[in-house]
Amino acid sequence: MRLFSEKGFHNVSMQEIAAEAEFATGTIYSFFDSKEALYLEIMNEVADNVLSVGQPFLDGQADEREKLAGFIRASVRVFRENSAAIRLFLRANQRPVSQIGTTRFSKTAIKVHDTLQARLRQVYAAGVRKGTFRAFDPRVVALALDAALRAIIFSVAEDTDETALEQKVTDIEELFFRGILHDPWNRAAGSRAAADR
Amino acid sequence: MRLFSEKGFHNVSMQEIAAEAEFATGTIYSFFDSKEALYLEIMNEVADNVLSVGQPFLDGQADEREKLAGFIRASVRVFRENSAAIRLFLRANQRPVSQIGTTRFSKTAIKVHDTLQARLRQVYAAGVRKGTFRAFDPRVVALALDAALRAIIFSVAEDTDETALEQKVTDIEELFFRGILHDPWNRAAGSRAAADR
DNA sequence: TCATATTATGAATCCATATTCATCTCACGC
DNA sequence: GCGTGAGATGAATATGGATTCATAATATGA
Repeated sequence: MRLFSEKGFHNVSMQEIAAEAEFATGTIYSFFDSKEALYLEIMNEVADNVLSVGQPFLDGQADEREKLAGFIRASVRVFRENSAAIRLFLRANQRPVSQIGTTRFSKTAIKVHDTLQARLRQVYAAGVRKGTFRAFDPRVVALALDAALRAIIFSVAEDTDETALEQKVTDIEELFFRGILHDPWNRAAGSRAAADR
Repeated sequence: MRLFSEKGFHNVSMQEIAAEAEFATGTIYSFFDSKEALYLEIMNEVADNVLSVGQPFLDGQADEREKLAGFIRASVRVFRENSAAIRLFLRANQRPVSQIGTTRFSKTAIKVHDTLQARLRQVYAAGVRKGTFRAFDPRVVALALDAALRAIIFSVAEDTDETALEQKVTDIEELFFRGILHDPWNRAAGSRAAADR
């Protein structure tokens, strides 16, 4: 997982994986049928994790605004729990659809991405119907939120300074809610004033 | 350029490139020293294009809000002018720093990315000082805007329906300005009311 | 038109690395 | 202590694809 996330599928050799795992090259093949199978198994596990952490926040019975705020905070938690895995997952999923067939993607990983995007759109659309959110294209809102969170998480993952993550995600949250809420000043989530920095 | 952008560096063979270009394999080597050199030359050219279109908007003497709005609109124009090239450039640059040394990146492409990010931060920070924008972390704002634009451009590039791009980017623009402007209702850019959709 | 120089060709070479498998190790039961 | 087999080993093999280069095609100009 770590090797793939650092170097990418084609730049990691089975010899390298074997050495790192302290097994002989051949031994790896008693666990996995091929390099591809090994990679997909990692992808699937990571994808399942991401879904299991993120989805509950979107599915609960809280109001839409709380759901989105919960999802944003969940992204941070998932990242902290396993940054190498998430880095791998996010990188691989940066271009899911168009790369199908050209790069390696697990069905599970694609499904997870699509599922979360769909839920985000639904939650947002529900909020629009109830008059909580302004009416933008839900696809745009879901994509933009996801992309912005990724970018921030990545930038932090690159730095050594991971403590900055919470602050940055809070900024994203506030920026985002200001953008979509009808009444940004009545906020329970992402509240702390920003002008003091 | 098209092959690389669709399949990625390692999944394109020189034989394939030669066939597509209607040259013999060996002939390619009279133009470029290696596959790597060929790739880097493409990257550099694309990077230069991106910079030459995007930077003027950030450098002019307009106010900060106009600059950012201009940059957002420029992204669309750059994309329309050469969607294959931009797709390649954006994909390769999605993770510049951490992949240095592990994947192929041209110095130019990295510099272009950094330059634009730096200018975005400067413009935004200037707007904050003048009281036009709310005070978030400029790095977060620059990254989020860039990431959101990319995500939308990509999603449109994947669909066949490219006509939707303007509308979606307008949504991003409005979402973004609502997020950062102190007074979102006094807007000259990204104005059209959103509630009518 | 012909000799020569220039350029293009693509089969052959070479190399990196995924995969295999003959061999080795060693835990276990006797 | 010894025979046995499941599991581990890593050198050898197979494969894909980058690169080379002897040959063919084409252009030049006398």
